[in-house]
Amino acid sequence: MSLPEKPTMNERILETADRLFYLRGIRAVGVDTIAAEIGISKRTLYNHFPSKDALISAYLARRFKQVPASDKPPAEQILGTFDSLERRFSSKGFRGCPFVNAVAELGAEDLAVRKIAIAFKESRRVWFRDLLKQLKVANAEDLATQLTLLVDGSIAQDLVRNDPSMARAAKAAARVLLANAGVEIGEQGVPKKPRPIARKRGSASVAPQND
Amino acid sequence: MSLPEKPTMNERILETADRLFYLRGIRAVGVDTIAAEIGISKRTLYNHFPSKDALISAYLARRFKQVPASDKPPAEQILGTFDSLERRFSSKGFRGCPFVNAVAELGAEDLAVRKIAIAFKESRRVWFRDLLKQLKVANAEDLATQLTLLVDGSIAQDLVRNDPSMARAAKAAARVLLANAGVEIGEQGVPKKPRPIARKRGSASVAPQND
DNA sequence: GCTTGATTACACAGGTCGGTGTAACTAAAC
DNA sequence: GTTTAGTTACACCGACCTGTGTAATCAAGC
Repeated sequence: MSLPEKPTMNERILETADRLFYLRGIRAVGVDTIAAEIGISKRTLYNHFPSKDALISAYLARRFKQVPASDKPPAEQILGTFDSLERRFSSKGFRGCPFVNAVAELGAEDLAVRKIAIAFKESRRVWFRDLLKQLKVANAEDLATQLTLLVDGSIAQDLVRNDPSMARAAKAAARVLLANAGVEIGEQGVPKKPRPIARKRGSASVAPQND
Repeated sequence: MSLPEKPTMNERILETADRLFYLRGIRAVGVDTIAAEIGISKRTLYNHFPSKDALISAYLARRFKQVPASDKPPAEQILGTFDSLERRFSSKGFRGCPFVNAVAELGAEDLAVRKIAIAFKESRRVWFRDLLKQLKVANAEDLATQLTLLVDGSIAQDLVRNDPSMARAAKAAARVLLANAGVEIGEQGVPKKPRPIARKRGSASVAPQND
């Protein structure tokens, strides 16, 4: 059947705000532009969100989506993160991490924005950490932090260079860090040719990666 | 001796633009604000820079300053990068990488800005690479890229978390990557045995760190 | 029918922005 | 003293911004 499931007005606004904010920048997009893009009046938009600030917060909160855990082996999940990254780098609309961008754009004084950004970054670190604990890694906390550095570093580099291979460089570094921590790693994704994506059952994608 | 060397008007404008752009964001700072901060008329500012865009480019170009090469051993220079980072993270005015921030704020379509950002990121990569080559590292190119990921990752993380220890985490990861590449590293990042270094004076190699 | 709530068009307020035009002023150079 | 180049104050433009007020319209539920 698959009924249309027409999205609520609130969701339509958020979807459009997300696209424009992320692609063009938050300050660069006015509420008029968003309303016009949807084809609604500015009044309607303000009936759903009391201010642009509220819309910004909702935009970031919506980006902060937790994804159900995968059932793949932990090491594969960790390294798979960088494969996902590379795919997203290669996709057309990628423009860096929306949370980092928002903090960069709105300034560190915007506590609402920064709190969401911190929560997101921390959620990824914790996700890494828990996988590492499953792997009996001694210092899971520190290694998890280091892995997030590789993720955010490759995102920043791709943002300016537009070079998806930065994800592969990060993956290679991650492999070294994992091996150094005693994690056994299979042959997954040795470079040269990016393998076809190992599609697992219905399980959606894996990690916080809404950068 | 030591005359005041009063800065030219051009430099005064750039210094102020730098401070305000970097701290508050480029879009958030108007030309009126800059002129008022210096105590000059807006007309004077526009007599020195034809447009705000030109001022933005000059601001970033000025940030892209080559720093004279150090004569410390290469491994020490590499790891010292992260000590410098931690110091700058802890300093009051730090607010991420101005180049990444500018690209995030102005969008990828701003070619002038992106070109400068790319040049800066590449200059750091090359700086790492040349040091690694002095250390006879086999795959200096890739390892250099990975080190830049750690740098940019720690910068992004510190931007949102305001946690200078991210630099230390990056340093720890860098140590692992270097060791894995066969580089000998002492306890504080000083080589155990002071090896004879081929010291290329005046090589004008550089340590980009104006993030 | 009627009521209710959402949505519409549209004008408008109050502000900021980048950028220009102009005429007067200042100070050093000749 | 005169020229010249830089600077000043200040008004002004057109564009855009967030946000509001209002009265008309539309659709569904009763």
